[in-house]
Amino acid sequence: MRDVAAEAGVSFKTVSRVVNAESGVSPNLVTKVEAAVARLGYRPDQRARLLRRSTSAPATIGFVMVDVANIFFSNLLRGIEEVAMSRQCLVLAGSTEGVADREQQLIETFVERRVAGLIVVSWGAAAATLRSEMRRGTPVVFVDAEPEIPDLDIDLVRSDHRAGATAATRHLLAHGHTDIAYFGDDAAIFSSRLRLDGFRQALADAGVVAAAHRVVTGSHSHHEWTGIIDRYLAAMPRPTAIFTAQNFVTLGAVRALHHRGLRDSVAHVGLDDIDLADAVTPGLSVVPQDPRDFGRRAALQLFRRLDGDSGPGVRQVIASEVIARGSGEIRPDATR
Amino acid sequence: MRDVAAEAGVSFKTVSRVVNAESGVSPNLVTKVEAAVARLGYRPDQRARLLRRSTSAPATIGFVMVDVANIFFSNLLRGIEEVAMSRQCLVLAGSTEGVADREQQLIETFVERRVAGLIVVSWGAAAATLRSEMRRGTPVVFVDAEPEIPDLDIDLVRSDHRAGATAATRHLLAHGHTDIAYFGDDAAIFSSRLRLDGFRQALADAGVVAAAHRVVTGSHSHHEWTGIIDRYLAAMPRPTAIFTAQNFVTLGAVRALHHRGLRDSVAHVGLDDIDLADAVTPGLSVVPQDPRDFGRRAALQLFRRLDGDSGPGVRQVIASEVIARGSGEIRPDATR
DNA sequence: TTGCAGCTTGACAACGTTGTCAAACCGTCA
DNA sequence: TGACGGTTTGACAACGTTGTCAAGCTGCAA
Repeated sequence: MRDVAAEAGVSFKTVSRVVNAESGVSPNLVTKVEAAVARLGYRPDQRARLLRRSTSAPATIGFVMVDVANIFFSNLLRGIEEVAMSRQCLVLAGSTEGVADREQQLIETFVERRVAGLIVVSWGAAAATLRSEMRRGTPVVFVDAEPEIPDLDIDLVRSDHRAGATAATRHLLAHGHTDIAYFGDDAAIFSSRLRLDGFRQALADAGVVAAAHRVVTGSHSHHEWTGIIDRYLAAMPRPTAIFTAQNFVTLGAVRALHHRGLRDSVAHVGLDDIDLADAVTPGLSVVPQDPRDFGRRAALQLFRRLDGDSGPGVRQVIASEVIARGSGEIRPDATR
Repeated sequence: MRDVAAEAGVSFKTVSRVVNAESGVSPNLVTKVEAAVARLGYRPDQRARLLRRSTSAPATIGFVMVDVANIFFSNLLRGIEEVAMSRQCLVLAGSTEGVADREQQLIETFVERRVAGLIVVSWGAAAATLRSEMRRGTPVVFVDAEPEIPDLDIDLVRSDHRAGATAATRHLLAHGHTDIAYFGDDAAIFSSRLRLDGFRQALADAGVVAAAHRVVTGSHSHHEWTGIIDRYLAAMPRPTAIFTAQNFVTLGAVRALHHRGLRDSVAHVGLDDIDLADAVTPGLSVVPQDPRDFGRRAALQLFRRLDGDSGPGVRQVIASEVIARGSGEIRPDATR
């Protein structure tokens, strides 16, 4: 800026005025300064600008998720980006990989960058930091998982994990299954816990006992799940139906069933939709989620807070129904 | 910081020293300051810190891509993030959606935030800005697409689009096909242009004439592609094989072929792998790419530059071979 | 006691920008 | 001519931090 001022033969304050298109600068100087800016390829430093005027429009929001390579989270990010873009706001995003330290570290880093607000898929690791940061006035919107922060009125967007799992399980029960296996993410994770609860509840409501060995949980890549489920299916007696409670698990299960030639004989419903679900044979029945929409909702809520809304916390818990595409409608007596 | 200093009864410089764990502060004061920091929930403002010490470690890199909801780009981002994370560096990411203005705007915004470096999947819109920014010393690594910036020695990571398309087409030719349709992204896009070239070249080498109506290009979502290809396949005579040059197109084609009951009779090879490619029937033959690896390579190269490497530009053009899974090995005389 | 070295601490400038205010300039009117 | 109002311009402080340097303190040797 100093250089531009020297080049144009004016004070740097005048350059500031021209760059910000403020009124009250003679057209003569405006052209001179603009020429100098173009000649030197000068761009104002937003960091300094934001440092000075702390009261300005929000410039950056932070998004903490588990893994951007998972289509669920990348679509969440896309929804957030979409809204942020319309507000001239950038998104700093980071994957925690479910590692507590990493979650803590990411949130601290974002806070130190003075993001205007945070959207967080929290596994609970950074509850204390988040809590104190929220007290200091940084708006935080939680997505997918509900944090365990007592006494705090929070904004939240998530699907109704329990109802989704219940719907999927009831769907299988309604098609005559009583021996249903559950494969899902680690039960320490909020959403997984609720999904497992929903599964168990639906079975209990139907008077069916859930055998312990029919519940398999853990945090794995979808290739690892392929192997795990493949081996599981080798043991007899097989379950007549399976419910997969997360998209990586679902991918693994489809591949394992395919590999064993069981896609026509073992019923399968997944929670969260996947690409090609309607192009496999039979089509994969799922309880879908719309992560892009979740992202949009979360971002809109965040901006509402940034615009000054200080009403009570808004909890959006979104339910959805089974999409029947074939795999969930297989009967227990199908060729085995 | 001022508040912390007051709380601890020291000057704010001393607080700075404690926060940065500098030596030469009496243990007595260190504890006092740390207590004050904890009590007030103070976090240093990285923006101010970076403003002061411009010579410090890189803190943020920018990544400009087309659409984070596309699994190719989200995996690229994941690879970049992985390397950035190990260097304590954050990633600002933005989707251009292929809109020229948006690309220009994103790059300008990143520059104004003084990102340490840029990784760019450019459609060429921001060539001038990038060029001047590179002259000013910001390292830029190009991914997937080669920019048209003459006289500039660039760093680049991309797959060998032309060779990939050639390999796919030769694979189909080798299985007896001569009537092959091409579906791909808009030919204005660098990678698509090369892929179409590769397709045409392979046909020409085999002495096969590529009919104009067998080449369909455009920028569409994968649901749009489903409809387009579905309608295309309704018209007779059908091609005996199809080559899809991008992952959205491939998804659309698999669904369209499935819908028409043609997956067993029309051969199909896709460029870029997709989830479940091995769980559809028949398995989908593809020429894979490893975007996560591309992201890692690009980020590593960027950090090499940030570490001071000023050698000539490094061009990494990565080739890969057809993975045969069934769909690409269907013969033209298969039941039609 | 003095002098000096070494450690600890704080005052002040600087990073690149914007906000505030006063100075300089212009034209107009009495 | 002088006073006045309005416009344009620039000097300077401030944002929150770090770098520089000097001042103050302590302990030890002369």
